[in-house]
Formats: sequence, C-alpha cells, structure tokens
Amino acid sequence: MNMKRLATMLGLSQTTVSRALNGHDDVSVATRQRVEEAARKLGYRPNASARRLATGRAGVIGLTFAASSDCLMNPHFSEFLAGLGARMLEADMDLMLAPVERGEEMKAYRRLIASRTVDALVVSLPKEDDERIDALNALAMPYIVHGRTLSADRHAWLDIDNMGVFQRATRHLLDLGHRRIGLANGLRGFSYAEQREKGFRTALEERGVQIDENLVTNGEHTDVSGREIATHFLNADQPPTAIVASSMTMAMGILRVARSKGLVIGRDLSLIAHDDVVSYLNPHSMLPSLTVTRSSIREAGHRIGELVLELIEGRDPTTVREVMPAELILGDSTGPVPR
Amino acid sequence: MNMKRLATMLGLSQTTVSRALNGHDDVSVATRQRVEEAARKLGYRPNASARRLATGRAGVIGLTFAASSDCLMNPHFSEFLAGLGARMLEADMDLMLAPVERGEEMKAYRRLIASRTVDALVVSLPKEDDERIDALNALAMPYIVHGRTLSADRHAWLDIDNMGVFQRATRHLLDLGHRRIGLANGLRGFSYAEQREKGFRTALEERGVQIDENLVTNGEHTDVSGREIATHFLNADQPPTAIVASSMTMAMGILRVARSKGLVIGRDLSLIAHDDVVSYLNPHSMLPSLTVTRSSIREAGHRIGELVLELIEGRDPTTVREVMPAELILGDSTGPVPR
DNA sequence: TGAACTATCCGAAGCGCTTCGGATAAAACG
DNA sequence: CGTTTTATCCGAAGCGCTTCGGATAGTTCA
Repeated sequence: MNMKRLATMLGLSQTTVSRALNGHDDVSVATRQRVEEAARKLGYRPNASARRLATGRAGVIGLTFAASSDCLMNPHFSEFLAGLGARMLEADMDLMLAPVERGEEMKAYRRLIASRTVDALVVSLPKEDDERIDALNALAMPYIVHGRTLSADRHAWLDIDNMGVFQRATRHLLDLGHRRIGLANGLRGFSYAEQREKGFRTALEERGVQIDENLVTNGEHTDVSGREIATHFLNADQPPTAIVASSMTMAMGILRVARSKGLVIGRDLSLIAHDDVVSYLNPHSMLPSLTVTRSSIREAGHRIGELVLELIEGRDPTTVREVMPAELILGDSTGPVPR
Repeated sequence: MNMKRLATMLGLSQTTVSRALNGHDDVSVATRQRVEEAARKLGYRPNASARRLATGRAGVIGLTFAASSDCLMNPHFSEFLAGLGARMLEADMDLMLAPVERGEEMKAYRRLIASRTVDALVVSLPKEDDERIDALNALAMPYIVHGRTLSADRHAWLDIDNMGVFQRATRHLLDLGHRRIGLANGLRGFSYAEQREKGFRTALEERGVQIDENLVTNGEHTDVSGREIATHFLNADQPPTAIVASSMTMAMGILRVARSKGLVIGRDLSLIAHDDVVSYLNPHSMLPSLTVTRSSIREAGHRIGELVLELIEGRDPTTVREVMPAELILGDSTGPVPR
C-alpha cells in the first residue's frame, strides 16, 4: 500500500493526501479526516526511505558503540540508551547504533553522515582533547557530546560536574579526619576521569595534604580492576584509610578485598563510590550501604535526547551546555579515620 | 556530491558509475578503477535513502529495547548487542534500535516493517507462547528469535539448551548428596525461565527427590532479587543446602546474604549460577570462584547476526534452529552436602 | 457587479539511486 | 567478407514521497 494507490482509491491527488497526512493547512477538515481514516484502515505507512529522500530528514539519530570488548562503558551504556530511547520514542524517532572498532568512531560517523542516514549524532566518552570535535565541526552535522572536552565552547554538551563532585567526596573524607586517601579512577585520558582526578587533587591541596602518587590509580570500571587496585592499596606500607572509587563495580571489588583482609568498611576503611544509578547495582543493597556521589545516567540520556532534538531544529550548538546535578549521599561506608 | 555530478565529472553515464561502484561485470576494469578512485577522492557516498528506495533493501536490521526500566535484560543486552553488532559491522549493515514500552514490541515492529526501515528483525526474550510469532508470521518480514517458543517449528531461532543445562547443574548437586535444592529462577513466563525450571524439576524427579515448591522461586536478574530469595530460603525451617541461580547478579545477592549469615559457600551452602559471560561479572573473581553453567551471550549475538543475514538472503526460516553450547564449569562454590 | 481574496485541490518536477532494454564498436566466426 | 558474439556503455523509467506553482470555485469587498 503506497500513497499513490491510497490517493486513487480516495479519488484525490497524491499531493492532497500527502498534505492531509502531514498536517498542512490547505486541506479541508473533511478531506483530512477522510484521508486519515482511510490510511488507518488500510494500514498505510509512508515509506521511510522515500520520505527521507524527498525531505532530506532521516528521523534517526546515530550513536556508535564499541563492538569489540568494551568493559568500561558496558554497564552504563544500556542505561543511557534507555533514557535516550525514551525521549526519542516520544518524538517518534529512531536510534541507529553503529558498531565500531574502538577508536574508529569517526569512520562510522562519516559513514552515517555521508549516507545521510541520521539527523544528528550523540558522541559518548569524550577525551579531554578529543579529535572527533574538529572532525565533526568540519562536517556540518548536529551533534552533542555526553561529557565535555577541554574545548567545550566549540561543541554542544551535557555533563555532570565530575570535578566538583569528586572534590566534595574527598572533602567529606578529609572532614572525617582521613589524610591518606586513595583514588580508584576510571581509565586515563577520558575527560570524566581527568576531571575526577582534578577534583580529588584540588580537595587535598586546598587542605594542604601532601598527595601520595601511589594512591592515585586508574583502571577499568570492573570489579576485577577494583580488586587489583584495592590489593595494591591495602598491601602498601602505609595503606590508605579511605578510598574514592569511580564506579559501583570497582567499589564491589574493593569491598571484597577489604572484607577478605578482615577490614570493617566504615570503620577500618572508608569508601565512597560514584553511582550512575544502574538499576541492578544498588548501593543500598550493599553491606554496608555505600556512601555515593550519585547522578542518574539514564536521566542524562533523556535530557540529551531533548537537546539533540533542539539541535536538529537549528539551535546554536554553542548555547547547549548543561551540567546535570550530582549529589553526595551518605551511607554507612564512611566514618571517622581510625586512630 | 552525488552520483550525477560524479558521473558528469568523469564523462560517464550515471548507469556506468552505478554499475562500476556496485561491482557489476559489464564495465571495464579500467573505468571501474577510474570511478572508484574518483569516488574515494571526492568522498562520494551513495545516499542511503535513495539506494533503499531504489533497491527496496534497507541495510538495517531492527530490534526493540524497553525504554522503560528493564532490569531483567539490561546487563545482558549490551553484551548481546556487541556480538550482533560485530557481525553487522562486517556485513556493512546497521542496527536500528526501536525503543518501546514493555509489551508493546509489536507496535515497533509494525512501524519498522511498514515504513520499510529494516530488512529483518531480531526478537528477544520470547515467552513460551509468544503472541509476536503469529503476528510476525503474518507480516512477511524475516526475523529470528533469540531463544525459542513452544512453537519453535514456526520460526527461526537460536537458543541455548536451558533445560539441559539446568538439569545438568541440578544433577551435579544431587551427585554431591544434596536433596534440598533451591531454584532462584528468572521471571515466570519467559521461555528461558520455564525451560530452566523444567530442567531443574526433571533432574529431581529422575532421582525420585520430592520437590518442595517453596524452593522454586522467580525474580528479576538483580542482586536485590537474589538477596530476597536467599533470605526467604535461608530463613525457612528447612533451608536448602544448595541453590541454582539463573544469573550472576542474583548469585551475588545470594552470596552476600549467605555470608552475612556466616555460611561458608561450598561447604555450608552450595551455589551454581548461570553465567552469560558478561565481561564485568566474572565468576573467577568471586570468592569463592563460582561453579557456573556458561554460555556466552555475546557469541550468541554474533551467530544471530550471521543467521539473520542468511534469512535476508532467502534462507527458509524453519530450517534455522540452532542450539549454542553451554557448559558446566566447576568452581569452589559447590561441595558435598553438609552432614 | 466586477475585482480581489480565500479555501481547496492538483500537475508535475524532483530527491538520488538502480536497472531494464537497448546501442555501439570491436572481436570472433563461418 | 558478412554475420554473430562479446565487451562496454548509455537513456530513460521508476522507487514513493514532498512541494512549488498554479488552477478552480466559492466569498468578500468596494
């Protein structure tokens, strides 16, 4: 069933049918209803390719995902997607997922853009100095970055205040008297991790606490990585009395190692983790309940959907700069420094 | 840059350019090279919509994902996607993710089909008697089910032997002398969960062990759910001496509760979990290392990609029936029944 | 009452690609 | 040497939609 047939069946021109279905105002109410009813009854759906070809709009936004192993973002990816997808659903748009090899994102972006498959892109996991920005800016395709680069004034972005939130977390530990604090951060290079480290360092510096570089570590957001780091920390000559972790999965690994060493969390060792609010990793279900810095990655996805729609409508990308709130929520995993 | 311009620049007809680029054999090697070179140099990419309109093929396969909260499949979803995506990448095809409200999948399928956005669909999480099968069979669109329904002869599918593998796991526990065995299964209704329960029951029945219905439970694949079930089990008058769990996340919850009750896993309580090989949930990194039934959901995704391509090529769907291997891997979480 | 609007509708071109059915010239054949 | 083949190439139609620029008839206005 295509528009031509529908039109002849109705005794109307294709033009009128098209305009009726698309809500133009030069068609009478009566005919519009007649057309809409017939379309529904006959199950008519415009051919997406034809419409795209004619309008130049795709009704699709694109994002890449690493088809090869992708430990880092996996647990967060689907949460983000769920939020983004919810918003796209409301707007009757689709998500195109382009699988890519790590670091080959631009290839996929170019393909999606050149083949006019998408109306906009969502760029994930930016580095501080991400080469994608320049490349995309040269390409005349709206895009928004989840996170931000050092040249955030040159692209649309939505982020959380990674630096601020880790600074707050570290300060909290300092307030409790801790002086030897370890950082179990995400992988080096990614903007969020660099910002978090900066927050961590700033908090220590502003209190005049000497930073032990052995206590500043990076790893994947996995429990394995958390265990490695915790082992490294706790076997040191002067183990830290508190740890700030970049993800719940890392925190789980840390908890396990601490427990196996007979340490009581919240007394012998304090722990704060960042919680992206992944539904199946609940800090309250941990023992003890974790003190976390929390910001819902799903909500971020939803909001990014909103913004990307505005970008498609022509909003100036450089005006799109949003910081999602992140809060420090106290649990039982932090306590005063043991004497 | 479009094909017309490219053709005139080369002094060729559009036809020849098209045929050269698409590898037809009625164009000389010399011209083909000339065309390919020019296309590369000028960054020409065929407009996807136009090609789709002309060929009727979309170069896209579609799948739905629940935009609302979706605890059950979240952790497995991106793994599956990664496998599927890897295969699609090789074939230069894209994935269209249609966000849907739970249970509204058919709406999305119809939209994707009617608008000719996709060449095939991947159906996830089937129920035993899934209404999508009949609906899709009426729709003349190739699709493959990840899992299978009770009428598996009416659709293409790829699955693991859920029944067999849970039967094996249960038998193993019986061999170790356990008689009170609990099942922490996934949500009722889903085919995989029903099959697993069937395997569990069959193993017990074939040894003449009376089944205590209080020990047959269902829940989401989360650690919270695992904790609830474990609490329920271990507070009972006659707690089970062994548990079979449907996912690693559930197992984590169970471990935690057992530990908090002072039970030593592998001695006081045996535990087997199903492991979909999600990269950030590694049974070896657990303490103790878990005995698991293992089958990589990522590989399943990859294989499904392969099969869906064959379906698009016209392979008879009823000949597509594959069982992925699943193995029982012994760890330290299972041991002889305590006397 | 004739001119100027207004409300509705339509013809036809065009989006960028593929492909059917030739056309042309060179090569092979008897 | 005339006729088939073969190797290359091309014109034009068509995929299903949108939209520009009218066309028609009914209304309104001076």
